[in-house]
Amino acid sequence: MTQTTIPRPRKSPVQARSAATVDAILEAAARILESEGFDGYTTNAIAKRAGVSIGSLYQYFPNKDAVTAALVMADAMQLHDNVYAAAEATAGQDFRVQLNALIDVVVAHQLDRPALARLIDVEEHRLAADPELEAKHDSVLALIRELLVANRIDLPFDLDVVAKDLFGMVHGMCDFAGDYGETDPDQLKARIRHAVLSYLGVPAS
Amino acid sequence: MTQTTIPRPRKSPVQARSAATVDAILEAAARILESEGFDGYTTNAIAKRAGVSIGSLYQYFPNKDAVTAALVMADAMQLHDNVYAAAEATAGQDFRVQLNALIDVVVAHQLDRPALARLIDVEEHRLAADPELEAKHDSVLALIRELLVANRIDLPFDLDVVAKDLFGMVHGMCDFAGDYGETDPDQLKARIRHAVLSYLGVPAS
DNA sequence: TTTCAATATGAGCTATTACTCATATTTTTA
DNA sequence: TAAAAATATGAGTAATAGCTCATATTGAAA
Repeated sequence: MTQTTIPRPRKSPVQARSAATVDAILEAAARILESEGFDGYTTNAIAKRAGVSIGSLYQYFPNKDAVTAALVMADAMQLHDNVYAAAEATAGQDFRVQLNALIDVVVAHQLDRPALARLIDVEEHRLAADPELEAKHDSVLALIRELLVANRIDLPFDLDVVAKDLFGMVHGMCDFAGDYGETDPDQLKARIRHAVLSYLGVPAS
Repeated sequence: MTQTTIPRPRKSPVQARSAATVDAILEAAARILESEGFDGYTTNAIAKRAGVSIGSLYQYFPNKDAVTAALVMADAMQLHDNVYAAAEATAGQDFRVQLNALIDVVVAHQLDRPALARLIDVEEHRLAADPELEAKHDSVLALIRELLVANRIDLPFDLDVVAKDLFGMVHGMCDFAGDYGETDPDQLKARIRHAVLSYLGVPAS
C-alpha cells in the first residue's frame, strides 16, 4: 500500500558503497518505470534490477513512495540546474537566444525519456507536496519571469501566470507530439518556439 | 493485476436494471478515481460505491482494465460530442467565434473534473490502444484541422500537427493552471484564447 | 588485531486485491 | 402459471506486493 506520509530517506549513506547502492536503486526505479510502467514498478523488482537485496532498499528508503519521491526530486533538480545553466550561458544575449536556450532545455528534458517524464509527473501529483520540490519548481518559474521582466514583455496578464502558461504549453505540446509518434525534435522545437514567441508578442526574428 | 489484453464488455445488458448497474459502476469508478486516486481504485471499492456486488461488476466487465477502458471511452465520446455540437452551433460564424466555442468546450472538459481528467489521461496511455477510441480522437483533430483549412490559416507547418499543437497547448495550460490552484476559469480562458490566436496568427479582434 | 558500526541479505509475514463460482432472486417467455 | 433466461450476490481463493527482521559480511576506528 502507498503511504500518504511525507517520504524521507530512512538513513543517509556515509560510506561510498552505500551511496552507490542508493544510486543504483534510483536508476533501477527509473528504468523500470520507463520500460514497464506502474505495473512492474514494485520494490522487489527495483531491488532486483539494481542488483541489491530488498532489505538494502528499505535501509535507505522508509517505503516505496520514498523511492519515488527521490526520483521526482532528482528529476526536478536536473531540470532546475539545466535551466539555470542555459540562462547563465546565454546571459546578456538577445532575448530570443535566451528564450530558445530555455526552450531547448525544457523540450530536451521532456523528450529525453518521454515515458519516464510522464510517469514522474503523475507521481508528483500523487505524492504529498514536498516544500523542497516546490521550491525547485518555483525557482525555475521565477527565472522565466525575470527574463520576461528584463525584456519588458508587456501583456494584459500577470507575468507569473504567463511563466506558468509557457511551461504548460511546452509541456503539453511535447506530450502530444510524443503521443502521436512525432520523430523529428527539431520540427517540434520550431513549432514550440513559434508558439512561445507569438504568445509573448515577440517578432520571430 | 492488470491485464494487457484489450478489455471488452463480457456481456451486454439487455434489461433496464442491468444497464443501470453498468452505469452505476462507471459513475462509481469515476468518483473513486476522482476522490481517492489510483490508491483507492479497486474493483471491490467500485462495486461497493456503486451499490452492487462485486460479482455483478464481473458480469459486465471481464477485468478491472475493462472498467477503466469504458470510462476512458465515455470521456472521449463526451468530448467528441461536445466539440461537434459546438462546431455545429457556430457554423458559418466568424472564425474567432468558432474557435472560441471549441476552446470553451475543451477547457470546460478539462476543468470540470480536473483530477479525473488527468487520471483518465494516464490510463489512456497505459491501456492497449483501442481503435474505436483513436477514431474519436482523430475525429476531433480532423474537425479542428478542417476549421483551419476553411479559414485559410497559413503557417509554415502542416495543419495536422498544428491541430495537435493546439490541443496540446490547451491541455498543458489547463493542467498547469489546475496545479497552481488557479480559480478563475475566465482568466485562464482569456489566456488560452490569446495563445491559440497568436499561434495561428489571427488578430485578436 | 580487536571492536564496533555500517551495510547487505533474503526468506517469510501480513495485508490486500483481482477475480470465481455456486447459489439466489427477478424478469421474461411460453 | 411454469419454465427458462437474465441478473444479482458475496464468501472465498490464489496471487502478489510491501515490508520486517534475524543474521551475515564488510569497513572503520581504537
